[in-house]
Parts: sequence; C-alpha cells; structure tokens
Amino acid sequence: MPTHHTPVHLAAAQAVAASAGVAAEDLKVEAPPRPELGDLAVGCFTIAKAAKKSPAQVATEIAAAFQPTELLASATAAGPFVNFRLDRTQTFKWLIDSALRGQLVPGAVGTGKTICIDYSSPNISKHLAYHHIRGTTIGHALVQIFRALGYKVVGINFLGDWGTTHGMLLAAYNIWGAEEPLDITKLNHLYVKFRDGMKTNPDLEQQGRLYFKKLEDGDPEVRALWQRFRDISWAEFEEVYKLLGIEFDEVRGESAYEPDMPGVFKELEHLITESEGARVVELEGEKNPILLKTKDGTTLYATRDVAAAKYRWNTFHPTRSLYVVDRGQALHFRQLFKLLLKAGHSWASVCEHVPYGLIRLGGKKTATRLGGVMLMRDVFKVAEAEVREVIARVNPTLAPEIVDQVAPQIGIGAVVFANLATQREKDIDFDLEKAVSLDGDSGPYIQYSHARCASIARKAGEKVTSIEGIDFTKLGHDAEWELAKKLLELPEIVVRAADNSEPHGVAHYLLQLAGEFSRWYTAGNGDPTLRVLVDDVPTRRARLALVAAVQATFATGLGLLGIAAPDQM
RNA sequence: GCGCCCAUAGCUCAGUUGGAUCAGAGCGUCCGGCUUCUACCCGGAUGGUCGCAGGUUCGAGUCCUGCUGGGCGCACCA
Repeated sequence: MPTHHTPVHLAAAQAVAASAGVAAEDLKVEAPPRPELGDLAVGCFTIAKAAKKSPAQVATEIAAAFQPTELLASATAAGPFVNFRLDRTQTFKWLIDSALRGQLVPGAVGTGKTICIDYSSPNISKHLAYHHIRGTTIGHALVQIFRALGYKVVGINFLGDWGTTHGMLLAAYNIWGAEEPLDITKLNHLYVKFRDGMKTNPDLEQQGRLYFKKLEDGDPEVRALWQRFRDISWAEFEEVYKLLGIEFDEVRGESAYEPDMPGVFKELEHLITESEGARVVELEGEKNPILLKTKDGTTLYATRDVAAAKYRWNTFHPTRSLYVVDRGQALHFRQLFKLLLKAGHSWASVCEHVPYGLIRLGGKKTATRLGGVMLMRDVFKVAEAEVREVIARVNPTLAPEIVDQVAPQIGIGAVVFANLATQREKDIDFDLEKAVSLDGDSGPYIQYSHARCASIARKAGEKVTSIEGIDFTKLGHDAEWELAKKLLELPEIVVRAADNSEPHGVAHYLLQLAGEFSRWYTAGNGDPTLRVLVDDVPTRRARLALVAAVQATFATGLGLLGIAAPDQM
C-alpha cells in the first residue's frame, strides 16, 4: 500500500478514493507514459475487481464525477486509467517552496526508526583497495538517504581487526621485522610475503595460528604490536574516508567483541556440536554447518558476527540492520541469520545482507596508468588529474584556486557516481575515461548541470531563496512543466531507494533531471523569450526561482550519493 | 556435484515491484541545429523475436518450471 509523498499525488489518490469508496493509501499514483495523456494517473484495476465491473467503466465513472480542486484541474478516463491534469501554478508553488526549504525529500517517513548500516569494513594492515569502493560508496549513500528521510542512522565500520590473518602478520613481523617508520604498505608487504612463504613452508601457518592464539589470550607484547598495526591502518583509512566525506558513527572492529566470546558460547552451548575438532552448529537446509571455533580453540568471523549482531540489537533496536557486504559472502550471512533465529532471537528478521556485485576494470588506459596495484586513493588521483586536463582545455579562465578546490570534487564524484549508477547486485565494468567524461551519463554531467544553475544566479546577481513575491503564473510553458514533473518524482525515488537499499535509482533520476534541465535551458538558445534572464521582471524572477529549486534538488540528490556539488567548474 | 546471482540495441545500462506505445536512455554511427543564460548542449535518424522453451494470468521484460550460457560461493580466512 503506497503512501503519497506530495500533495498532488495525495490529491489524485483521494479524488479516486472518494468516488470509489476505497482508501487513498491503497491506490498507486503514477506518471502516464505520454505527457498528452495527463500529469498523473491512477489505475482502476483493484477497484474494478471489487465492484465486479470493468476497469475502463470504473475509470469513466470516476472521471465523470470529478470536480476540480485547488491542485487538480481536470480528470479524463483513458482505458482503465483516470488521468489528472494538475494546476500548474499551484504545483510550481508547492514544488519550488519545498525545494528551496530543502523539504522535497519527505523528512518524516523514518521518524522514530533506527537503521544500522554496516559498510566499508576493511581489514586492517592493508590499503583500502579499489574493490572496497563499491561497499563504501553504496553504504555511504544509504546512510545519507535514510538520514534524509528522517531515520536515525548508525553507520558502522566493522573493521576486520581480529582473526588468524592478523596472527599471521604478527608472526611475519616477529620473524622478519620491518624498517621504520612503519606504514601500511610495509605491513601489507609483510603479510604478502608470509602468505607466499606458507606455500613452501607449512610451519609458517602454525606460527600464524600461534600468534593469533597469543593475541586472543592477551599476551601484552603481541597485543601492543597489534594495537600499533591497527592505529597505523586507521590513520590511513581516515584519510581516504575524508576524501569521500565519510564519518562513521561507530568504528567497532571485530576485536571489540572479543570479551563477548565466552558469553556467545555459553548462550549457544545447547546448539553446538563438534565436527572434525571444530565447534559448529548444524542449520536446517544447509549443507555445511556454521563454524564458531577452530580446532585450535580460536574464534572465527561468524562467532564475532553473532556478538556484533546482538550488540547492535541491544544497543539500537534497529528497524533494519543492514550489512553492505559483497555478494560472495551471501552464504555466510544466510547462515549467520539462521543461527540467530535458531538461538531464539526473533529480531534476526531485521538483519539483511545488502549484497553488491564485483567491480571489474574495463578500459585499458585505466589499468595501465594505474599499474597493477589499485588503491582507492590512486584511482581518485588519476581521476582528478583527468579532470584538471579537461578543465584546462574547456574552461581555461577558471581561477586556479577554484580549480584546486573543484578538481578533486569532480574527480572523486565521477568515480563515486560510476559505482552507484548501476544496480548494486550487478557486476560493473569500471572505465575511468568514461566516468570522468561530461559526455553522457556521468557524475560530472550532473555536477555541471548544478554549476550551470549557480552560474545563472550569479549572472542574474540574485539568488532566489524563498517564494516570497514570486508570481507563479509566469511559469508554465511545456519545457518548464516537464522539468517540474521531474522534480515531482524525487520524493518517491528516494523512498524507494531506502526501501530497497538501492541507491542507483537516485543516480538514474539525477541524470533524467539533468536531461530535462538541459532541454529547458537550451530552449532559450533558439528563442530568447524562453531564457531565464529576460527583461520582464516577474517572469525573470519566477524562472530564477525555478532555477534555484532545480539547483537545490541537484545539490540534495548529489548529497544523497555522497558527491559534492560545486558552484563552478 | 550442490547452492546463490545474472542474461534487454554494436557497447554501457534503465525499465517505478504484473498494467495504457513497455520495448527505453546514454555512448557509437548518420543527418541537422546552437556558440548562448559558461562548455562536452539540443533535435532527428539508425538500432532489440527482452538468452531459449514451456506455464500461470484478462494482461509477463517483470511471476513459476526446465534448459543454455556466464559470475560467485561451498568448514576451521574475513
């Protein structure tokens, strides 16, 4: 049952509901496929079924009974649909007022609800590599989206800072040492060297396990060294997150749950069995059990995940607890949630794995320029360099200090957008050249549209910030109206993105909005009377108000995706 | 072998949860317009039996079954 997020959608639903005797909430209001048909449409299928009439007949009756309201100008039946035409002046007024006050996104749908979002969650002692970008950007976008809708959001970085892997690194350091000053690159090299060594020397693996055991048993020296590795790693991560504008509400790594391990085992005691020396729980419908403890007696990922899930539930009582983690871990999460349920935690149903697909590096140029190692910050750097080249070519008069400010915003924005523009579950081919291009579907294209709005306001010498004194009857020709109808879609788009934990709809929407804006804007090329900055002051101010509303919407939308919206570029 | 996911135009992808031209957008290619309110903009043309075969339904790109092709995952890593 849809809820209606704008007064016009609600009005259309109510108009049908009133004469059909159903609840407005049960009616879906959508845009007709062609503008000639009308502005909003309500299908009469369910009403017809209940009334045992044909949908077309019901639509005809409802349209005939329709009386115009403040927002709805007319209603016509077309087949099974009732199509409404809106009062353009009233619609413009509502839209522009809402956009200028930053209220086009319905900010109350999440009131009183909490969402936990686990995202990014890299392993320490390794760089944030390029493949981390999807989880990181999708998670961050979801945080922004839920927050804009009024949810209380807890963004969690569940650092991979515990486990046998880290025992291996500790062992490697103790065997080979490393040059000071120690940094994340050196740590990673140590780890790689250790993994390589394990292939020929099986004794190393035992060393690694031993060190993790020492760590878990609280050996002070091992513990101090581990802490140092973690600090070095976090400092590195923070720099990258800063580039992306990301701040986590909680940085609680797996190590934070180490004290909870005995409790977890106690709680699950009656479910645990032994299998090949390991402690496991058998699950219905699963070929393999879920492993909670190795034959060495050390804990595993799943064990710590149980503790983390409990912590999140007990601390936040979330409506939904999302795990933005790559699709390869689907089995793990399915088993984890089954285990929680089996343990009697009915709240396991709020836990959701939000899987995303792989990222592949298409575009040979990208691959060669970055060499074999694909660090996230390197990709950003290359993107920024690419952007600087473009700016130097097409906008050479832009002040150097502005270039310095916007080049990283555009370069990073381009990469982020390219990662958010497709459905998250699909694998994507990342092509840097394409991402950075202003041609076609790209982040910079949207940023550019935003900058153009800002530019018009600059040229006008006036930025409209409220609807006071605006004569909305001056708006309404078709290109303007198409733009307005696109603005009208935003609320539903954002709500759906949240419901489906799927940010790509917002990205796609912004491309459409940019298209509508460009069409409107360039209509003024051929016909000067259609330009924003015309001589007639009331018309000019009304159009400036629309520009301001569109600009605000671009800024809002880009913000939802975690992308900057520069005023010049 | 078992499980999960994917398959739409030459390429990259949308398709509002089963509805009216739903067969779309961008890129590419071809033609035309614009040099402005800053540009890489705008319009048109080209282009697909929605992987294949069945089924459910008044209605299927969308749901079900099978098949083909691809990706990922299947115990002491996370």
